[in-house]
Amino acid sequence: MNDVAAGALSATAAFQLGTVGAITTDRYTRAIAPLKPKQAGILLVLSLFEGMSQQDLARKMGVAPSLLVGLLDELQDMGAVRRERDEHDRRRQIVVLTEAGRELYGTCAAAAKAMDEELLKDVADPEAFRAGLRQIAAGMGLPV
Amino acid sequence: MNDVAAGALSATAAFQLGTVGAITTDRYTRAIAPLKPKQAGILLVLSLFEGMSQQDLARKMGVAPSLLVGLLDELQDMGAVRRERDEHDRRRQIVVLTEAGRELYGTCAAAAKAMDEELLKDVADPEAFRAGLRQIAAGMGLPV
DNA sequence: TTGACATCATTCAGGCTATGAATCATTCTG
DNA sequence: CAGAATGATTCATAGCCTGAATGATGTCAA
Repeated sequence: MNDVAAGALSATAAFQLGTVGAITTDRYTRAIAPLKPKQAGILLVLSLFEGMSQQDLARKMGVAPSLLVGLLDELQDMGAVRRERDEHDRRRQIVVLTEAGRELYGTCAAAAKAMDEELLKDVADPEAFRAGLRQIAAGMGLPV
Repeated sequence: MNDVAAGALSATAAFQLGTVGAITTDRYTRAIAPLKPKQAGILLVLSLFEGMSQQDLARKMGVAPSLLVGLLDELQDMGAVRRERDEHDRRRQIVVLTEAGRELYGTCAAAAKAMDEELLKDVADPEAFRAGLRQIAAGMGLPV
């Protein structure tokens, strides 16, 4: 490790974002267990747009609707989420955050926030880094 | 999307690094196809430490040795890599980058470098962001 | 109203990645 | 030399994700 000049690939932001992102997700996954990252994502989206159909949720998250079924089943078993049949269109399940779900989301957010300190401890200008990350995320159409 | 205040989770560096990293890896994967990201990682490590055993390679990359078998088989089929039986310890396979492999690695590095421009186009202070990312990567023990 | 078509949630089969245990060859150690 | 340790490989398995098929419901045009 630590050969500055030799590794042109390892010097790119693309490569570093990928690897750092993967490691961060690993740690984050452990921090929020037994919740899965995608489930935290569901809670996040629902906290922003209370009451979405599974289709809309899938679109917003960029995953196949079929993937949500199992994830929501588990969230429902945890009592974090409720599925309510839409009265105006009885094909749709409206997914709603429960009070417990809101708390669970708060726990995830707290865990992530706690990770930030450790994550940024080596960064000379954390605010500039945060800003850059936020701008990239915004450019990708993520909720910022 | 784009609700600044409501999403405490989506404002954390941990969450953003994870999602941005995943999206970046997706794009990067398409850019280097038919090579897989882990295979590019192999080429990177080999370009830094020419001639490693598969055990050492696995340790350096943080993956199970058994995973390398298939990845190396493919790289070998592409002519990017050679396995040479270690004469001093005939259990070990020394993995060596071929000339073609070195070129392939260059192609990956170029693709990643090309992505950087697009990636950082919205960032106000790209150099500060790069520096921060590099510092985080270094803190995680990655080759920087 | 009815029939054709679209849409929603769900199930199912399959692909890809990654791991750990088992195996075989080889090396090291007492 | 016998037994333990190590290296590469194969195999079975788990997790995540997708797309196709299914059944229920909704929409629209004739």
